[in-house]
Amino acid sequence: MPTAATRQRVRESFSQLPGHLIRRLHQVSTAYFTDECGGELTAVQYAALAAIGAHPGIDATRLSEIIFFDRSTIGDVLDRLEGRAWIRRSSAPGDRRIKRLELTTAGRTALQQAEPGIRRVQARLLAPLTATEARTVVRLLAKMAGDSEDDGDDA
Amino acid sequence: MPTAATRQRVRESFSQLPGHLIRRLHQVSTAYFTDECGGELTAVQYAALAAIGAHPGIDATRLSEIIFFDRSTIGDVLDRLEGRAWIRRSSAPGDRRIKRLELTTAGRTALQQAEPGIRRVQARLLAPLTATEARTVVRLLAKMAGDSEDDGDDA
DNA sequence: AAAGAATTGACAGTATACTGACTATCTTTA
DNA sequence: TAAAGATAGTCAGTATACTGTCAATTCTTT
Repeated sequence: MPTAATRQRVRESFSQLPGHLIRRLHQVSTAYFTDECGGELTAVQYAALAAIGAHPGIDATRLSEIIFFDRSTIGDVLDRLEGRAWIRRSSAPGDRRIKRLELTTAGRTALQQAEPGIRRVQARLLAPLTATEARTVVRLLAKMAGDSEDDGDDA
Repeated sequence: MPTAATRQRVRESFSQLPGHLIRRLHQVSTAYFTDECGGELTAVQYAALAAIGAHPGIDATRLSEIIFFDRSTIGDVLDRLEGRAWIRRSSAPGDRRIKRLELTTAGRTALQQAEPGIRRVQARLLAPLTATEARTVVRLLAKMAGDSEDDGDDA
């Protein structure tokens, strides 16, 4: 049975690994999301809703590129959103492969109702940090995620 | 169809959200892991192996607390590790509910062989940053994950 | 000792990911 | 125009998570 000391030793060694910290934070972030958005929708569903709202008529592949979803997972996510009547899928006139995505009125409402929760999630994630540290960590995470590089490739 | 400008606008708005950045980085981290450790084992399996190696005879519930696994998921992970003969599960003498976990020789070997890959994953994650930034982000992520608080509660 | 509470590991149900394959469809090229 | 290549969405298979539940077992309390 692990004593307090051994538990702390192991936790320290894991805490040094960025990969493990990221995995932990992803768990924490998801837990906050569930907490604040009351099981109404998941973080992934929110991201999809928001992106579809910002890009009415977008197709699934383009959507997956924008919010970094897996192309083979996004179908299930959209199924659930469609099941709740938050989005509509309609075929595109010019290309019969494509299904265009749009928010329904209910979807827009769900999105708006979720937004205060989203803000609380972000606030709770950053709560342990000072304002300066919060800005720093967001900047450094964005740098790690390669957003600075990607921004330039299509301007 | 999203133009370059709209794609950039959406990406920027998401990039500001720590929750989304963390999700992205978790994807990146996992991808690096698969890349560097050649599909031999997953990041979660590595964490379990390392923790069992550091705590021979630990039980599943204690293990899940140390490396922040879900108690209901860890059984599946251990099944796979046992299937590869990397760990052994044996019943504890004093308590028939508990199954004690240990590495096999093959498990120790797998762990050692994975370690260079693990180091490369961490290096790649931090590669976009300067040395100072890397130290900063690890410190701030640990702070966000609440490790500083947890360290004190059992010393 | 017996009743009640807690713990351990397991399992079902749901949601997210990634790989790789497949069909239908469009585009390009020879 | 026919063949080759690219693309959109889907599906199967595997792995991780979290909720909630359950049986077996152990501990606590009376």
